[in-house]
Amino acid sequence: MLKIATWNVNSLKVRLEHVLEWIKSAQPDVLALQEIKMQSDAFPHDIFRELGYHAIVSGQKTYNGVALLSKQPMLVETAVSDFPGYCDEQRRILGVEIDGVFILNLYVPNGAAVGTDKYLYKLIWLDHLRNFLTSLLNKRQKMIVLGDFNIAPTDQDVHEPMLWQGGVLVSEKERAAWKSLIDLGFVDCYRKSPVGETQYSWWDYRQAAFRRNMGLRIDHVLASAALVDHLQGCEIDKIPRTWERPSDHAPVMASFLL
DNA sequence: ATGGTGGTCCCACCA
Repeated sequence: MLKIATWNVNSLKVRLEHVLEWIKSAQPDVLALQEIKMQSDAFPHDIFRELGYHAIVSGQKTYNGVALLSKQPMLVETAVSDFPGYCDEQRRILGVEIDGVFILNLYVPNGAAVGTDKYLYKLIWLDHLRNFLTSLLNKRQKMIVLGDFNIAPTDQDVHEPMLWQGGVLVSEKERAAWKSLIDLGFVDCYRKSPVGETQYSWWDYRQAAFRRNMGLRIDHVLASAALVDHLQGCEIDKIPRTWERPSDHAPVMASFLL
């Protein structure tokens, strides 16, 4: 069984105890972290090694920053932290091969608001992502792409679609970009293994959004076609969102029988 | 209309 999870922690410094606590109970084989908001040399490798995890990091001061934890050794010579041919100072991707599966951890730009420079950056970034995945699929059959996509794929993934209509995270262009990824042959693991009513993965800190379950499902695990038949399940764990001083995101974990 | 970060000890930026 391969248990692989994603979690936007919104500062690993602040959330380290939450991450350790969650790892101990959920026991993922691989954990993709986003928004660690620290430089690579500040990453607490020793603490995770004590729990049995190797780590690779693409860190950045203040903003962004991604990391991958894995119980199995990672093939570091396969690691990538940039789209080929696209210069981006922001540390948002980290890919590596683990046990014959290529894992790609993403922190997709938020986009701020439709029509802004940041929104345009998001769309361009997603275009580079699609191109990168297309080229990866030529040499890799087994791929898992996971992270904070900052896109709610359909209105089903939004607590109050009318309220969000046309806005960032749900706009047509973002959803078209999402579909272009799915059309490469990826499957949204959460939708492949439904567990009843949609659970959200993110709730705004404001307006008591979590208490009122005003959330969006924007954190995802995608599996390439070659892995879909091995998918056992995919769950969103909202418990850490109830903890003191939580991240605004919940961890999402998919299980594969390989 | 909250929360994290960092440069200045309140404010700007980002989500």
